[in-house]
Amino acid sequence: MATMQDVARLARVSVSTVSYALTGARPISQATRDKVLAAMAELDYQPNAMARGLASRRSRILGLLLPMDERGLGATETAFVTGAAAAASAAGYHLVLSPIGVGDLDQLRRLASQRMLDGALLMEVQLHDPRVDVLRELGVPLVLIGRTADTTGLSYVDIDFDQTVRAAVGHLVDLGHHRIVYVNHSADTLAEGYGPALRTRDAFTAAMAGHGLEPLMIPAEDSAAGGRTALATALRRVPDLTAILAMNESAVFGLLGELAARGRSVPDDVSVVSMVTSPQVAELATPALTAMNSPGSALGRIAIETLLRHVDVGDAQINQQLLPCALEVRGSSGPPRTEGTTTEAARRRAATRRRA
Amino acid sequence: MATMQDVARLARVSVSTVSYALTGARPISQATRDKVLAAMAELDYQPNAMARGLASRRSRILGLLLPMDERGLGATETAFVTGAAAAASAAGYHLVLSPIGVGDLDQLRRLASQRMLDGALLMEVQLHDPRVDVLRELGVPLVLIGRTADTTGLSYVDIDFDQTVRAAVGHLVDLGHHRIVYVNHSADTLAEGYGPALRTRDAFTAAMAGHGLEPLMIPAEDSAAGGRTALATALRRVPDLTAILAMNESAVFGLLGELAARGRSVPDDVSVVSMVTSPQVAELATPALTAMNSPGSALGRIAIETLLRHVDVGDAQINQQLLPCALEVRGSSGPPRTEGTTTEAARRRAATRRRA
DNA sequence: CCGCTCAGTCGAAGCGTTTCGACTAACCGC
DNA sequence: GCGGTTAGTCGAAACGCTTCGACTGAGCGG
Repeated sequence: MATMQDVARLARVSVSTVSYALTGARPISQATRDKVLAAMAELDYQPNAMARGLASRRSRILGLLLPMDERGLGATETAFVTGAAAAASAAGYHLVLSPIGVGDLDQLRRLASQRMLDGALLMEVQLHDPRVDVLRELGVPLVLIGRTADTTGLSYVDIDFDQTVRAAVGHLVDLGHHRIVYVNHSADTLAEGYGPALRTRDAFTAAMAGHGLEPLMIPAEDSAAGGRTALATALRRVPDLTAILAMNESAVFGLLGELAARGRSVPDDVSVVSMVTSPQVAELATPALTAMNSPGSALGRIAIETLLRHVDVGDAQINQQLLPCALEVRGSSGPPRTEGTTTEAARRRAATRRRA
Repeated sequence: MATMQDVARLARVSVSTVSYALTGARPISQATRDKVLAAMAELDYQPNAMARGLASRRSRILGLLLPMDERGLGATETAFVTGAAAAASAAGYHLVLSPIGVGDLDQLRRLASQRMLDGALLMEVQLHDPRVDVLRELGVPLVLIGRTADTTGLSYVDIDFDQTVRAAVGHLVDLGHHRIVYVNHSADTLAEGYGPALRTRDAFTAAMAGHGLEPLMIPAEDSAAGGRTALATALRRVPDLTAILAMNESAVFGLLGELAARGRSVPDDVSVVSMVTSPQVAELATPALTAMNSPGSALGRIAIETLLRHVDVGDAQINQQLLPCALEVRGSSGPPRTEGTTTEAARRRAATRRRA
């Protein structure tokens, strides 16, 4: 394995010159640079990451802290991860994914205080997330994916739940629905202060109120069984419901199964719209789900770019950014059966809105 | 941030003594060790990972190379990852996940030749996997999850597809099924030489032959649509089929949807058994899928332990290990309708086998 | 009681970079 | 032609650890 010494010797320059040619920290004449680069190429030189990290106090490693529960990573998260990894790689950084949950604070502290991370991206952020405190205390730049309750001084990138819910409700209302139920994450998740669950709840209430409609939210466990139970509850509370908006990607399958079991057809009897869902998952269902496509990859790229700005200049400007999900109409939503004659009009209205 | 110097000064010993107390590379008296540990605790000392890596030529980082396609990570892979991460952490190593695919050989080469990885775990191994060559050439210890065609000199951990398929087919045969179709991954995937697809194909052929039955395999794209198409093909080729064994986790949902659409009930008309599936995913379906549970977490732990043995002693013994998936009977399998009177007997036979 | 071994400790030499201060020429405006 | 920049280069000192050789006593068989 060639070292900088070898390159310097071959190019007949000093070690520091090689370093400057590599990093551009000081000007180097074109002739010298060419010599150095040629020597590097000839020796197949790769800088030693550890030596570089020690001398520069920069590991060139960014951490992506993503708690991995038994549910696995959905296509949404995956898109985010690959988007972030690509952006990091383009900037000459490595992105390491660490399955560190909110519970493993010690492990996080160890990782960070070993100076292994130049910065961190936090996924599945909770409203009061202790990881934020740990990282701030240790002086590790960070960017949140999601938001804590108090975001002063913190950069974050998140989904614009408000706008996303409004668009979803708008779609259903345009189709002619009035009795719309929102199936959220579980009551426990809400109690824990999981941001997306709380924000969509509030956004749903506001959106329904905006149309003069009454909002009903039902929490559901993150599983097929939870979806089935939620549907039963929903039908009991609102027997004449014609549309369901679902936040819970896992529950939505149970929900569809239970609808089928009860002989209610989708979308003729009940329309279903799934929130923050990737096309891949939406296509798994029968019929394919009308869904709000999450901007996973863009989210990842923006998050990394923001983080790198913090890493490079300590006091970079705070960046707080929201991206909406785009409505994608598939087979699971349509005009309500009871609307009879207004169906055509509703369809036309929806199509118009969709193009907008 | 305290350094080893600070600790040495506070404990009134030399730096090397601190190092020995920390790593145990040389014997240290109990009294001295206590002094040193006390000093470390007082200063909240954490060794600098970069300095340590540079001096010892060991990064204490293991790479988990997992190509992330748009499908995301299933619960199976997630269990594997968390199992591996826990084992690595217990041994004082960091596990970094890198979404490096077979296409990013340059990136892999860079990562490895920067001496950033002490070893690597390769997921989604292909029969002729170029990543293996790159890592071997650079002298990075590696363990495969899956297998290449030629495994001489390579350690791997993999699912015992042979035994798994045999158990799945056995379950269906015990229930009384004779017309069993196997829905595999796509033709492209087979052509690419994706090991699990090829091995299950061969295992299926063998298992069916063992029961004197005729094997029919149908490839399916990894999507719901692929599953629907596959079902159509299957019914055309074997109109009287009573059971389906599915390798393709994505396709199985489309398959179920299409069965429902054609008015065939599961499991009364058609039994469905899903291979290498996590309980979480199996429960998503309606009815819940009888499946072969993948031993994800154990696989991860064993893989890391094997890898660490290679890292610690250069010429560690090759370890090639297969773990079977365990049959878990849920609602999607039962005796074939046509069997009439033998139903009870078949059910009893299946139950017996299940306990074994 | 002699020469050994061995546990326990120290000092110093790396590990392969970055970065700082210093030096040399060339070039500027005047 | 003179001080003052500036581009380009060098040597050496970090960076914070590990590891090697050497030293000191204590314990021990003969």
